[in-house]
Amino acid sequence: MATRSDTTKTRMYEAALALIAEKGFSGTTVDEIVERAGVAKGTVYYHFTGKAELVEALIADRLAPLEARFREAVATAPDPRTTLEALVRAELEWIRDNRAFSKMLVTELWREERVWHDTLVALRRTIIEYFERAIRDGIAEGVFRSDIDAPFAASALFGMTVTSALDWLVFSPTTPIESVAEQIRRLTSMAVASDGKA
Amino acid sequence: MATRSDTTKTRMYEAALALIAEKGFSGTTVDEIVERAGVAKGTVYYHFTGKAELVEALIADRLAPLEARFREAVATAPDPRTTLEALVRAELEWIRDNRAFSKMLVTELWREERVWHDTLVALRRTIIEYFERAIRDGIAEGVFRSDIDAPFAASALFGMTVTSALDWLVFSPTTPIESVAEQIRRLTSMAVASDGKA
Amino acid sequence: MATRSDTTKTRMYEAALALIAEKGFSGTTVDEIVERAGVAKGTVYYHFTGKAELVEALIADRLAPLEARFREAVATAPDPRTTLEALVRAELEWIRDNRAFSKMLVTELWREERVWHDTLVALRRTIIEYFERAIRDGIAEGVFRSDIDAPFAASALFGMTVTSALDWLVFSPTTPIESVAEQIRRLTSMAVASDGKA
Amino acid sequence: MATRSDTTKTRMYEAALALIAEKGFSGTTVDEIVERAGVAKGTVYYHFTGKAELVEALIADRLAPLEARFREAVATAPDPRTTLEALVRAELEWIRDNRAFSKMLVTELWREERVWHDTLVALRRTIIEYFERAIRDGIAEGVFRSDIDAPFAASALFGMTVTSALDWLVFSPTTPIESVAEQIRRLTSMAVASDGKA
DNA sequence: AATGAATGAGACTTCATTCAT
DNA sequence: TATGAATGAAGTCTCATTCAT
Repeated sequence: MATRSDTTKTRMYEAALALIAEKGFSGTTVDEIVERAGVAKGTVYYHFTGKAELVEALIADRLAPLEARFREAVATAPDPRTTLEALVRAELEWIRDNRAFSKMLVTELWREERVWHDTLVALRRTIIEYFERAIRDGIAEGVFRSDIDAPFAASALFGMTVTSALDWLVFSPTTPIESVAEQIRRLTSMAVASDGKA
Repeated sequence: MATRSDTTKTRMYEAALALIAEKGFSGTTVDEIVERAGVAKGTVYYHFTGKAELVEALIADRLAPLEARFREAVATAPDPRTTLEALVRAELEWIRDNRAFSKMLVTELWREERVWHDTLVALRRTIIEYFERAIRDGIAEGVFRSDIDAPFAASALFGMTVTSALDWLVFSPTTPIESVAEQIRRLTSMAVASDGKA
Repeated sequence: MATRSDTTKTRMYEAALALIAEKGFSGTTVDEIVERAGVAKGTVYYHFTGKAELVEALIADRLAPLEARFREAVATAPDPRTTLEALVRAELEWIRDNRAFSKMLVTELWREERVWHDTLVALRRTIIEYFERAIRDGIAEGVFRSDIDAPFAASALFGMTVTSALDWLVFSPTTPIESVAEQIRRLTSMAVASDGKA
Repeated sequence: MATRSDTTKTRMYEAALALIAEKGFSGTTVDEIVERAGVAKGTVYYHFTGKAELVEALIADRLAPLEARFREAVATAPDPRTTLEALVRAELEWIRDNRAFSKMLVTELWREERVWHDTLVALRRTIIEYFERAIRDGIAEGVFRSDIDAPFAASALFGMTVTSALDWLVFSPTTPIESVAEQIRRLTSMAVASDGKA
């Protein structure tokens, strides 16, 4: 049961996201957001303490569906290697479907002075932990080489997937997602495979 | 022979870079830049059309030393695999020494409306081409697997290195560069190695 | 029903006009305008895109009363000659009461790059058309000589009146308006009179 | 014998004049003047104390030829009426040949705060005195009506000619100068003619 | 729950002028 | 005689936020 309040917030989230993806956080003005959302300026300050809190709430709002997708990817995979592939695939799909959000994640992640920096870092942690667990499991089971650092590898694979995905979306958006996923699969599976067994 | 003009520009570049590293582009004011550079405010506008062009010029100014480092890395490496390692190492060192720059590269690369977007894209191209050439050579020589797309792999490796490096600098800056390089080496060398020979 | 917005705008118009009368357009700063109007600086930019647009709106705002005065002058005059005199008189009074405006009209009319150039040209057209119609009527009725070009004569008389009026206001402001009007009447009525009947 | 100094000054005069005619005094920057003149910025301050003095000198520089033309017009005319016509003609020609200067004369004449206001006023006086003398002579000889104020009529005729000329140049520059002169002749000669004798 | 006019600190930019060469 | 880099006061404009309605 979406209240009137919820509807208004959603419209503001969507407007803010689209604009921030294109022009960055500081490049986007509250005026632009409310114009696109079709609400009055004061409305932002009625619902949130300011622009920063709106973005923070927006991030929180998008977290649940992201997590759900990852959880599902992990649940159906039979082994670590398949899990890793499923995670990459889930990440790619999520980036494709949440292009604006992904851009924001990448372009704002290292901006330490931002108030919602912590929220973004936590989000990144959440995603990476899925990768990390799969890698750890793979090492334990002997299908992944043991001399790699699971947290490091997880964040490296995550980063590789994100940057590849954004390159794909920005520079060659017509390439089918399958090709991209397959290329990443080849690179990643090899990278973590234990000797000679890839 | 450094003219007076050049000296002044250099001082502004250095001030701008240091400040942007800390606070981001929009978070840095012209007032701060000129105060740190020890010049008058008008000087920025005498040499450039504005803050943005100063940054654009700054980027162009730093391109040469970056290229030099990469050229050197390539020149001294005996084979494709070593070249790739040298490139990763060079990239890591460069990121460490040009942290502000690297951040900008990542946070502004997909922001198409910025005036210096083209300059940054060109910079990225330059770097990636070094990776691409090494990978292509490796494939030709049979030391890298032939079913990977050289341009894709190049940009993926570049992206992985950048995000890893920034994670390293932001989240665990005390880790020695050797560890980071070694971890990436393990991941990347494996990733591109042809079957069974890694 | 004057809205809050309208009240604010009116106060800014009045302040701007008074100041520009004294110091010219570029000699008047936004700071001075808002201080005199008793509003905040941002208010100018909330209602207009900038100083120039404020002036443009101001011109449009003053057009109606000017037109009204001319319409009235024309309505009550019984014949072309009296109409012409009434128009000159109306123009003189209007210039005296809108000195700032009149100065602007003259000093900016031939300055084609100003954003509100078109507005001013239209304003001039409006005024001149009243003169033109009266002259045309006079020629048709035979009281004005037929070998003069109505549009040309109209703009010439308008120009003569404006420059005389400004000379009067600037160089001998104590002269009563009646004397000025009478002198112009003698010159203009003669000028357009058909032979021998002046 | 034009010294190097003279040449430089002339080039600055020409550049300044062209620019000020188009954009006004405050709308024209010293940068633009020196760029158009092909000299360095400091050169303006070597020859003059500043932008205002450059304009003042410029005005003085153009005064002599203007006066010469008027003197000649007066010298060759046999009677007051012809003199007046010759003056109008001279004024029109001068405006056509010194379009930029004329614009400046009109658009800056009533700007009382300008430092060179006095110079312009004096210039205007000079021109008007020619008209005034002719009118006075005509009144004395009985060919002009005696109830008009010679100084007033002189400045009114001058103003009418200037505004007509500028309208002509700006709004219908293809009209031959003869037509314009003839129209003004009809208006002015009538205006000042004594009863029934025009 | 929502509005939108108003705010004002602070940002960017302009430009006449100075001065070392 | 001329240059052009450098200046800094003064200006225009932005925009997150407040507040009366």
